[in-house]
Amino acid sequence: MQNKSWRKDKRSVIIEAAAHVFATRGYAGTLIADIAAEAGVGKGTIYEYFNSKEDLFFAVFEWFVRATEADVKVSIQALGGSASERLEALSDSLMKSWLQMMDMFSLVMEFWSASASAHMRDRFKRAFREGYSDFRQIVSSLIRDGMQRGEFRPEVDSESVAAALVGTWDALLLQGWFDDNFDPVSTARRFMGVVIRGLAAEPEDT
Amino acid sequence: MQNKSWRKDKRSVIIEAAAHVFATRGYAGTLIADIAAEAGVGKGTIYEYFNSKEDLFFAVFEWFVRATEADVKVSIQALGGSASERLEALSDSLMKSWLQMMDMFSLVMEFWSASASAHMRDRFKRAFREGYSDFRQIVSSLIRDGMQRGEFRPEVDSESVAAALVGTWDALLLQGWFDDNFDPVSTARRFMGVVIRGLAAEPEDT
Amino acid sequence: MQNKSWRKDKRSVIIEAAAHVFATRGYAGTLIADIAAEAGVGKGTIYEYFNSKEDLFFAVFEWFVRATEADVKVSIQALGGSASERLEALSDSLMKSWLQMMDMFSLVMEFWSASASAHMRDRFKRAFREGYSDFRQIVSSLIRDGMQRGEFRPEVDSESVAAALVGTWDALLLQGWFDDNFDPVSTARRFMGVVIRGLAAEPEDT
Amino acid sequence: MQNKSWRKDKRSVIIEAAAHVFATRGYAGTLIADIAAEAGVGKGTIYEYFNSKEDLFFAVFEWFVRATEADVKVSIQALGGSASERLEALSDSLMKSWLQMMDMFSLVMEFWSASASAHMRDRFKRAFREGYSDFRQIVSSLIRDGMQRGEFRPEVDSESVAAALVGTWDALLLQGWFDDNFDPVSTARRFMGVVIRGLAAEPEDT
DNA sequence: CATGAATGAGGCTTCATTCAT
DNA sequence: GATGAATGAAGCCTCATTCAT
Repeated sequence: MQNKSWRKDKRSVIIEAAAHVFATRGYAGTLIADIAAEAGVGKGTIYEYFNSKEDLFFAVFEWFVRATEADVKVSIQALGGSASERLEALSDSLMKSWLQMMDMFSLVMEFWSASASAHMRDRFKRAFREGYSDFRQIVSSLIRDGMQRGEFRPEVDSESVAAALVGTWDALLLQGWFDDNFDPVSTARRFMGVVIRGLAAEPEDT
Repeated sequence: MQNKSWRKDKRSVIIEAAAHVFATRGYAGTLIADIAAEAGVGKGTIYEYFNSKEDLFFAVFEWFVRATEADVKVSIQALGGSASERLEALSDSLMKSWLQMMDMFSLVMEFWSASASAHMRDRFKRAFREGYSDFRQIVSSLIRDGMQRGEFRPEVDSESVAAALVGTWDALLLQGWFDDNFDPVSTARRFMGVVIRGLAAEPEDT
Repeated sequence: MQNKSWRKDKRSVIIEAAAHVFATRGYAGTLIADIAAEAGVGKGTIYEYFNSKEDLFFAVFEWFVRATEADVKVSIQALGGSASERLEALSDSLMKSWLQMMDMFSLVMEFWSASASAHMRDRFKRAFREGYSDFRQIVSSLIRDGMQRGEFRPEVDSESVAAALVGTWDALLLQGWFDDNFDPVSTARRFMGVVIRGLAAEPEDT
Repeated sequence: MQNKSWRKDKRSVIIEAAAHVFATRGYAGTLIADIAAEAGVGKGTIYEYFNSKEDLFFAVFEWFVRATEADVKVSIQALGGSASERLEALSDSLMKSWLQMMDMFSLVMEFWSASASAHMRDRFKRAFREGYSDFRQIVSSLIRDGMQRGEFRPEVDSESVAAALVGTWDALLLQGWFDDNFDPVSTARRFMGVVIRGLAAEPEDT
């Protein structure tokens, strides 16, 4: 009755198990046997669904990107209010949802690293380029929206600000990863205050 | 009498050769034999100076951190003018000096990744924690300096802004790494304009 | 009622598919999956008819031997005329029928090789021993027949000549396998002329 | 003092060990570990001298061909007397020297098999083609020599006879491999008698 | 009977590290 | 000190075989 969904399910099971193990032990430190054990399948089964360790890693990456994108889109949709409020809410929501899965952050670092390694560079680099570009577009259009509403100064370069904000979020999580005492959420929130003030149009002084 | 310096020289030669190879091939993809060839020494010689591949990698990291710190300190020292000007100049100088050695950026990614791998986590994580902390202090004190001068609003949390800026610089380079068409220098410059505006004290209206 | 013949059919289908794949890829290079695909059945089905890859290979061998023997016997039956003519006709017929299935010759090489491998040695070696022995008998009796007719010299050792001829045919095909420009048929024909002259009784000189 | 010859020696040691193991267990049945043990070196050492199991196998083949060629050439050189005598002596010498290393014959069968397997086909097939061609030339020129001396009939096609003889020797050894009671040496000797009679010029009857 | 997804033993190969020279 | 040949532990991947459906 559910036969057809079996295969897909097992593929997902393996991907999620792999995500967990890769996040914990890193790419090089991960054994296919570990993933198999974590997924509750035999070693050989993994090769029924993926051609190589590297392919599996990339599949984890794709799964991860999709999940993250979905997350961002959901966050955006839920936003209301002024552009400033929406920007702050987005920042907050992203940082919080990431904090809840901070163990997954090491996966991101593995992905970065993969995109630097000669062997996997190509596919990862392209995917990151596109992912970042998409994300910048989303934030950029949010900022342009604020300009059109007269909330933000029109002379600001929305693309640059978007790129910087996207980067800031990444990098605050990175610092949070290194330092348990560092709080990315409140740091981001305070910084957003400054940025939004920097973006704000001069109050009309009639 | 010159013996000591000989030894030190060869150690440095190895470290810099290793830095190059690690940057090009990634940690896992690098063979000790590659490093030996690049350094123009025998494979065994490397083990005269380092206990293991991992130790050598960490030595590269330390060398890299020292070189980068020196760079930052030189940049800072050279700065003059208002806090805003110094902040902008710092941003510019950092981004430019990094752009000149973008091939080394993949090394940073390898270091990040190493700090996520169970095996090397501890030493790398601590070093990064301290490195980031130091860097944030530098930027933070620059901002506090601006507050004291009355340039920046006193209610701003200098630490948060410093953390965010440090992160932004990192992350813009990261985006530049992924996308050749992305220009971290001008993006940073434009963003700094917004941030500085956000930091600026209200103009006294007497 | 027809069930039995069904089963036999599928067994044959598998054997012939296997023959083709073994001939193309060699024993070690052949996957059970390849055979299943070639035969148009599921992998598991093969194990309904054969206990192991090796058993299947041996079944292919037996099928092959039977087919070849049938061929030889048919050739022999069809022969008429003097012993010399029959010998020449046999040689010709064998070489030609082999040339038409030269792709199957690599199967023979696989069988030879199997008889050298410790694992399969026993069954293959015995079968080859018996096969060659039978074939030598056939040729030998043809030669003895020529002696009785007074065509061939009586002091010739028919067994030795038979063994050598059987070997020559094999080995000319082998050389043809290695070299597309080598023509086993005409080479065999010319050589047979020499051999038959060597066998011939002195012409009665009255 | 003998340092330079070390490497070459070890390569040879490995090749000869490999020849022994391949002859005993077949290509597929041979483990690199077996060869290493037989050669008295570590498994890894083999990969210092050869890139893969297949390369090692081919190196064994080349070594084998060279050794065999040397053997044939030595046999030829040593020959004197009439063409018939030299042909008979060559046959005898080959068969005897092969009989002494019948365990190596399974190697030849492995080589044949390799030349049938899609994977190794090319290099083996070419080498065999050339090897057989060379060998045929040698025998052929021996026969032509007999024609020039007036020993053999001039209308005989020396190439065909050479090819057939070369093949016969191979194939008699093959039959000897299958059957311990089969004696390739005397079989060859008797057959050579017939062939030489077939080649012989008519005695001048003046 | 037929299937093909699942399995895991097994083997080739890599490469950090050692150590005799 | 310097070297690089030798090593063998370790891990990815293959594929014959099984068995639940």
